[in-house]
Amino acid sequence: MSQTLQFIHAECTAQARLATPLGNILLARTTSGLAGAWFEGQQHHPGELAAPHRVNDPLLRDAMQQLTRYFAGDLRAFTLPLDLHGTAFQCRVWQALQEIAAGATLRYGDIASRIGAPTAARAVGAAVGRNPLSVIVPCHRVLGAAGALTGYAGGLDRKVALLDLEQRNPPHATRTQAFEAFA
Amino acid sequence: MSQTLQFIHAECTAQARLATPLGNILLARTTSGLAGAWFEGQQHHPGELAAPHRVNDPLLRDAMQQLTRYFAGDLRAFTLPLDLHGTAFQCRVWQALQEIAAGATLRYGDIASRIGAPTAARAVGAAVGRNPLSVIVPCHRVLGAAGALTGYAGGLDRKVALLDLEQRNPPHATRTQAFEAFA
DNA sequence: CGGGACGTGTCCGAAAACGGCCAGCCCAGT
DNA sequence: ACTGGGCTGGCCGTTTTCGGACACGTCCCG
Repeated sequence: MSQTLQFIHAECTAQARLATPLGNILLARTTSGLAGAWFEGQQHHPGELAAPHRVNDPLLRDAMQQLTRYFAGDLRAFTLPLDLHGTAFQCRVWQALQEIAAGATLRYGDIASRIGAPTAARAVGAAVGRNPLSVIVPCHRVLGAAGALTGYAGGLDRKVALLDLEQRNPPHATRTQAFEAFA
Repeated sequence: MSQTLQFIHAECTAQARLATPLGNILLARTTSGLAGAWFEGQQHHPGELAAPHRVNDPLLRDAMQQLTRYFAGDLRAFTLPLDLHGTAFQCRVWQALQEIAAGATLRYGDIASRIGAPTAARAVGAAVGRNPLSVIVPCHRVLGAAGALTGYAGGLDRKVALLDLEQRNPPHATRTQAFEAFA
């Protein structure tokens, strides 16, 4: 079992499920923050968690509200306490991901340069793919050098939809525009 | 890192050190029971633990008292809540060990038969060697088929001394006899 | 303009190595 | 004849090691 998933299973104190236009999302928290957000059936999904379902947990409830607003086009940046666990390299990559604004994109090589390992673009790809917080840590904003989508743990369809949503919703977009993204 | 040691480092809530005639013993507990007892410098010692030293923890104090009485010849069977973690096979072996009375010995092959894997004597040897609870789970009461000592994580000297103590202390032995074992 | 080779960190499966064994032999010593 | 010691080969769970495979990009060479 990967280091991250082992941590998830051991340390999570509560979970919840949220319905979104792109499918259900499983949320998991630890005592320190939000630790996981996976689309149902995506790659590297942790499977069944032992932690109890708590829809009323303050943090989980907050996360669900922010996600709902995000999918509605009302929110462009998440403000949630996170609890990311991975190798040092993975953490640096995930950190870099959080600095990409909605609507913007970066190339795998760009991330590699930013974290000080300019030749490790391929390793960056692997780390991006292991991001435990889909949507919230915006791993979908990374493209290949030629602009190709190249991959997404939740399926390329969802990656397209997320980018589409962020493109069609400039800072002052209306709610109506947001829903068109899923037509 | 072995599964057992990983558990120890992650789950232990308190530790304590006890001086015995055979050297210092490090004790460690979790929320559910006693999880470790190692001679200083023995094989598979967990090294430095993060858990705080708590000499006054009820369980650790109880364990220390029982061990002291055992080394004094006053006690032949431990009554402590244990929290053993290992592979399924190891747990079966450690379980079988606890059913050997003080003063008695078994062969590795006997254990293998008792746990339903009569041809796995060698694997039993490996599992016995990983016993995390020296003295308390009596892995020292297992000998080779020909009666040879064959091995002990704490060193053969200690194995000899422990068996000697248990031999020289029949159920109604006096304290005086007990101390002779370490002459 | 293709088509390779390489660098890079992590994970995963397979394979090999490693023991706190034991029974079966053989060969000396009594 | 027995005993005791030493070797040999098979036994089995666990740990370690190793070789690919990847959500890439650059460079070099035809």
